[in-house]
Amino acid sequence: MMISTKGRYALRVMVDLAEANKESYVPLKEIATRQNISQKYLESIMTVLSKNDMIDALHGKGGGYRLNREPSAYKVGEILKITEGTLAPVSCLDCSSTPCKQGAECRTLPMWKELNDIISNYLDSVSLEDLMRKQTT
Amino acid sequence: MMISTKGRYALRVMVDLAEANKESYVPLKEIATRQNISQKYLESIMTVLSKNDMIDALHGKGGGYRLNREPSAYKVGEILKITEGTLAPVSCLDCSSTPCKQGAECRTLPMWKELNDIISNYLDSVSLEDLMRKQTT
DNA sequence: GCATTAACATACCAGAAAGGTAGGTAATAG
DNA sequence: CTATTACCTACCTTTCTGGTATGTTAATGC
Repeated sequence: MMISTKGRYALRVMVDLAEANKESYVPLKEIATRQNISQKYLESIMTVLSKNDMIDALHGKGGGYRLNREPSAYKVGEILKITEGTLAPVSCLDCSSTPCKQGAECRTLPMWKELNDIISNYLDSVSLEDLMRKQTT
Repeated sequence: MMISTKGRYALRVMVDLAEANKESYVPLKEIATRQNISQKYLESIMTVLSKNDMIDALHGKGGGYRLNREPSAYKVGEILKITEGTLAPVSCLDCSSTPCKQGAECRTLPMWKELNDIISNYLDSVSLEDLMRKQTT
């Protein structure tokens, strides 16, 4: 399991915001009930998104969150990388962890790298706008 | 992080066995020291591989493990699925977990399915034989 | 048939991560 | 000043990871 609820919820929320009126701020409460996510848990996710400048936040009455770009300008990979920390399928490829000392003669590393590229390329090719249309029926 | 040490070790061990003499049994001890993996931990991995008929095991002196097919007949995806349980990038796609009730109108599910297919297709396209050649240098 | 080698079985365990919950503080509108 | 809403800090429970420990069973060499 590569993607936890954090990343999945973040994506759903971003689509939710993309489908809302672009100008107005949407309070967290609304998003939480609509998406059926615990309010308190969602808070921590929104903070991360806001701090990484993915969304605008406004305090107080009439406040809430809104996108600060066009939906087409958000790539799924970007959102997931921010909320998940990394998208690497194995820790060997996670830049933040200590590199494997046997990396040079590892028989499997090249394959992991290729897998990593395939995943990244796909996720960076899908935008929020694409998700708005897509739907199983 | 989708793939844990269990799956990664399993792969490395399978390549190790593929590079050994096809006919003779290789004792766990040898593999463990060569691959720099804790003997006791490796035991649990080998048992899983053996139970799923990926390798032959032989008790007693002169015993150990060996492949029971040609290296080209092992797909990386197969080995990882057995040791990891699932390769699904999100729990929504894990057959063993309870399906999401909002699946039908989920905006992100189609994308997860596509990602899952991409990953599976790639991992099933790589064989142990391919890994024997591949190496960074 | 007995010691040695090696796989198999079972139980446990510490640390980290996942997935939250609780309570309080700061900013904004009316 | 009050209601609303985002933000901050701390904690908590359950599950997963990555093992360790202690045996038991099977095959072999002598």
